Amino acid sequence: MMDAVLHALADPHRRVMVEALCAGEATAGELGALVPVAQPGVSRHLSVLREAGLVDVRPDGQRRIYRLQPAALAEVGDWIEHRQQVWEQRIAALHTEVARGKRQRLRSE
Amino acid sequence: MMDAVLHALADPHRRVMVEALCAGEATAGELGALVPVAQPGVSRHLSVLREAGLVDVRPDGQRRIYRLQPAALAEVGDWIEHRQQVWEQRIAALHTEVARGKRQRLRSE
DNA sequence: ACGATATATATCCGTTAGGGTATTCTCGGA
DNA sequence: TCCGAGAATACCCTAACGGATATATATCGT
Repeated sequence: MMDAVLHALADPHRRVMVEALCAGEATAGELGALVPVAQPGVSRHLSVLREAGLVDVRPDGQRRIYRLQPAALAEVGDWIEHRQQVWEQRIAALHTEVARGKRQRLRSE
Repeated sequence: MMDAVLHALADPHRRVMVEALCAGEATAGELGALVPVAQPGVSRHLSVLREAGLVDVRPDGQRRIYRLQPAALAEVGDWIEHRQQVWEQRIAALHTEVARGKRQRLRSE
């Protein structure tokens, strides 16, 4: 699902909506008001967020109430965090390897 | 630059390359070997990563050595982390607001 | 100086994205 | 029961994407 989540977040308009949803639930109309896009466009943006698992919807009369699904955000956060850990470990390992005169290039594996 | 970074990471092939680069520098050829894409495609993927600020390049003879630019990753990580903080604060605030009988909807702002 | 190797650019192609307008569907209220 | 509002879907259009092949551009080894 990473692909879908990252793709969803890559669009600035959708990111605005996600940011708003971090502060609380909102209807499609409220979210659409935050962005210079016509209503059908907003609806499509929301369906992208839905399919990425970033939000879920609940009907409330004629409105749809959207709510953030923080697990999807966390998934990306964890991925990045893990990469950063690997990177840090590499930096640490680099010193010892250099001390041993080893090549630090991937190529050398 | 957020847009560019997220867009760059949204592609699985590019993500494979980024993951590899977390473990250390690599040449274009080495990175291309990790992915079922012809050489020109690899070159273009790398230029996307470059323009997103995720990597930088250093010539080494006829090869180009790519290196991760962890700041770009951190930028996204910080964004997500911040959203998660906002979300957590909302959860906390929710309790007190509910206790006061206030509406927790964005609409009510 | 020449051929081989490593990358990048140019060009073409099918697919996806994002936006707009028109339309449909579904409730709620009078 | 009919009207209006909120939201989704259907289409259409243009631009961007990702890949492939063919072609430059360096640079190394001989």
